[in-house]
Amino acid sequence: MSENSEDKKNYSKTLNLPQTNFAMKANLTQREPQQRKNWDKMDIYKKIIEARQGSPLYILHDGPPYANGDIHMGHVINKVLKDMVVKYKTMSGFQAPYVPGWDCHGLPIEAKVFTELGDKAKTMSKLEIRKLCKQYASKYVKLQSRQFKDLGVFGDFENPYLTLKPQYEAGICEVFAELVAKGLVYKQLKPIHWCSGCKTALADAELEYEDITSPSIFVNFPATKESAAKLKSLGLVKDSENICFMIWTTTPWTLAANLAISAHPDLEYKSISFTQNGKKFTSIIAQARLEAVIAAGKLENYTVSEKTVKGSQLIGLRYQHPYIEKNPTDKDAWLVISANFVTTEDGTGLVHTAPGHGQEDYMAGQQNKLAVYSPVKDDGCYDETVPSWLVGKNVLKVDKEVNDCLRDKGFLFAEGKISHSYPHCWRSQTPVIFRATEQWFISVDKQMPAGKSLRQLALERIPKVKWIPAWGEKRITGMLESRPDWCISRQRSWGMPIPVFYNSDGKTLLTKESVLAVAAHIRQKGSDSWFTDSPKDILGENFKLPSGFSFDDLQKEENIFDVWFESGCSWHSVAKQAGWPVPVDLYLEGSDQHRGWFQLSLLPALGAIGTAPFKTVLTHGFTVDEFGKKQSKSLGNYVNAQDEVKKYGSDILRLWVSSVNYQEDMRCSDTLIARLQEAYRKIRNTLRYLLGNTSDFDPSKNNVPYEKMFEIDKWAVQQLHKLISEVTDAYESFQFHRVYTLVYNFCVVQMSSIYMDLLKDRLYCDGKDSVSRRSCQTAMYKILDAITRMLTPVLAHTAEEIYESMPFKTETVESVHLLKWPQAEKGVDWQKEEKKWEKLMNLRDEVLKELEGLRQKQTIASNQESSITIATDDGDLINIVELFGIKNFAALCIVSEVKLNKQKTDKLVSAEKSPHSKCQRCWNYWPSVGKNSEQPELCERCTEIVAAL
RNA sequence: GGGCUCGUAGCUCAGUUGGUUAGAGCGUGCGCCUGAUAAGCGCAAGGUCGGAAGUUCGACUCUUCCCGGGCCCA
Repeated sequence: MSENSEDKKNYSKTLNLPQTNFAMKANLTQREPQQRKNWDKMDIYKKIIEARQGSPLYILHDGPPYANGDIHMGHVINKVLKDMVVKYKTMSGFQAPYVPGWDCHGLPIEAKVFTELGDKAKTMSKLEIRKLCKQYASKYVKLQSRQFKDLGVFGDFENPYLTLKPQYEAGICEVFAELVAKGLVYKQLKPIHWCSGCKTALADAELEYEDITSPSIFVNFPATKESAAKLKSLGLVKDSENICFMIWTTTPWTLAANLAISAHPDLEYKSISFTQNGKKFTSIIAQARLEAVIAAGKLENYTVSEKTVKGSQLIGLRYQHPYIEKNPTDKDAWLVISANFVTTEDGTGLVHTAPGHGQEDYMAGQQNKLAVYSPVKDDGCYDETVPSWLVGKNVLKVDKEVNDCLRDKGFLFAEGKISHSYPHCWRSQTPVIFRATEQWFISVDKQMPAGKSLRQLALERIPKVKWIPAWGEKRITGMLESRPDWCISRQRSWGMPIPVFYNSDGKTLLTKESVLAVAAHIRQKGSDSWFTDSPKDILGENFKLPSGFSFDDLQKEENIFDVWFESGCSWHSVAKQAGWPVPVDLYLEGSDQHRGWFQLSLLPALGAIGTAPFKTVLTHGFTVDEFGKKQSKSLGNYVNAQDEVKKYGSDILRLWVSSVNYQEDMRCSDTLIARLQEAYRKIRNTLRYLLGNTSDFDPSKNNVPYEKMFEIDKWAVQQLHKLISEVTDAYESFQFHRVYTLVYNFCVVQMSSIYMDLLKDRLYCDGKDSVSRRSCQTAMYKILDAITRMLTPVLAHTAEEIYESMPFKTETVESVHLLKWPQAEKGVDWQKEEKKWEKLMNLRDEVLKELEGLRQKQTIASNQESSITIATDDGDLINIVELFGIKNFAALCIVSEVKLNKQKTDKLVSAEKSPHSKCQRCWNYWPSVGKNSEQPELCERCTEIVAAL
């Protein structure tokens, strides 16, 4: 050690260097769990709610995630965004309760339980299965609850809402009762995706498309004599022997349910005559399909009619089913009907139509008043209404028999194979069939007593809701315009039973009163009681049954609700029951929920109470990988949220969520999250510096009034006020990435690079209690205090740590989360001074550039070694600099001396090495250094201060 | 295939009713400091604003088409 460095040590003891116990190293993964323990101990959520007792309410109503699996990045984004909203609203003066919820019923859980049980499942009762499902759901509620809390999310995790709780289930019934009262609920036979392996209807989300090979057959349906004669009179056929309508299908098993042939009214049809197996045929097909049909039948000798007729001329013509003698339905059948969905892309232009086994077939059937004939049982086997040779056979295994039959009868014109994508059950991997079953629906087009349909009401209400981003309105409008009636029934065990009774005549008991009676029972005993208790117990013995019903002759509906109906009732089961005003302030979910929860909450609410359940709907996008591609486990570009939390800590993830524009796709990878660590460190160090330099500052004693502050300190306060105003705007409009950018840039530019750097001389070297030091400490304290508050919704843990480390507090509360939002002070007008500061800062930039030149030439090392000259005849600039003060400007640039030359030269700023000596205490090169013989190493200022110590 | 939506420097974001040489921070490179020190400061280099055509005196901004993502559906 040289003598010199010992001197330095001595002088450093005379300086006011920063002091703080706030560690530079964050150690988040260790520190955060401890903080969360403290929050738990003080019951922070309850404290916050109590502290805001009597304040206006702000309700963010949580959308329930599915109680299954670990949380992923999607959950992280969703919950952190919600938490930032709630924490901000709380600080800005609202009572903002947050009750987390979980979607607990439904097939995914039931399927998991079945898989775990294996064959044992078949021997178990519904109740036993339901019990296991409940255990499964509860396990994941607990797990996810823990994982959400680990993100620093505050909420009533002790009393979450679960769709399996009796009071929630009762709420579902209550909403349902209203919809029943409005006449919106009906039961109808409709074809839906059906898995014969799982014996249930499947939602679209439960389908996977796989390529399979199917038979491709062309079949002749013989026209009746009358129709043949009609065709002859139209000139399409020459004689009336063996006249057929030719259809094409890839599902021979559905022919048993054929009730019609569809033709497009505007297509051109011709007939083609040929001989097959010694028999002469004349088949009607679309002109556009002639070539394909000829190729399929490998025809060599044939004649095509000259005459062409429009499809509309074929409508009403009749045919005989190729292998069924008698119409199996009680309605009309076996005729040509008109349908616009018919195309000439494949087939014959005449479409085999089985209203019980296809969506379009069903629609066409309805328009023509055909029966919904679906002779297939839930196990995928034919029922007794089909020809005896098919009864009891699995429809997916009868292709050969059907084809053989058709061939024997001479109606199989051609057969082949086709490979196409076909829906499969996501779980059992078996091909799905379309099967008409009796399902419960909510009508979107039926007029309610007030004269409007749900669809009309929804389309009216949507523009009155605030959608963020605004295009959400367009999106949900489009979906509502085209959506069909809502199928709300499922043939499973794990869910809320649909509260309907039947008597032995098949009459349905479903009234508002009956449903409310069930609701009351369920509220007491839960939905399991539907399976254990008698109808009399459920309805209550005092329930007045309508005529024709008796308690001894009531059967309970076995179907359960679609889980979407359950979660769609949360505005009632949760918000209404908690006493919150509906519509609530905010729903905040991923943009996929325009189809899901938003829409399926809107419809029941409009039906039941005539209003939307929300005032504002905010949506976020999805995470993609660093190249913008979808994330998936199989692609290996999946970011595991648990790993990230363990690796970096929750505040880093929270900061990451805040930093990205959630309205678009969010690129996410370990590297991208890791980058936020660096931003975090910068913010942390900035706050640490502020803490360290205000450790001896008691705002109640040492505060310097704004008017008396140094100009540059006023600048800092003005900048802070600008920041408060912009950050508050950003929070108010939910633009968290603006909050991040604003605060971060403030730390980097205004604080670290400018203010905190230039302050060191006054802070370290001036007298501890001097006005110059207290002036800047006043500014620093205000900044520390306000930034801490503004960061609290984002850096929930770190803000707490900062608050704990502040030796003097303006508000002493148990947690930073109980503090109020920072307000702009009267008398601080940052806009007025902006122009002036801009000019000074630009001049400072010029100085720094000039100094960099000297540094490159190794003339100087630190800025303090230099003396600069500003030469200008710009009166405005001269005025600004002189008003600010030459010495202050020197301090701003951290140079030892500034000279002002009021004449223009070729250089605005020139710099040279200072001719003066360096003060060993403050490192400035000032003329006074060496003037004092007792302290020859020190400048005048430092001499005085050292003497006073 | 349809509806909605996104595409500005390596990254994250700004770009006001179309108006001079498109900005910031980070990162990178090159330096400096050693009294915020596993910190701090400075300077510099990075963009045919996804592509093409059009409207216009003038387009990152408006229109059309194309390319590439994402969500939802078929």
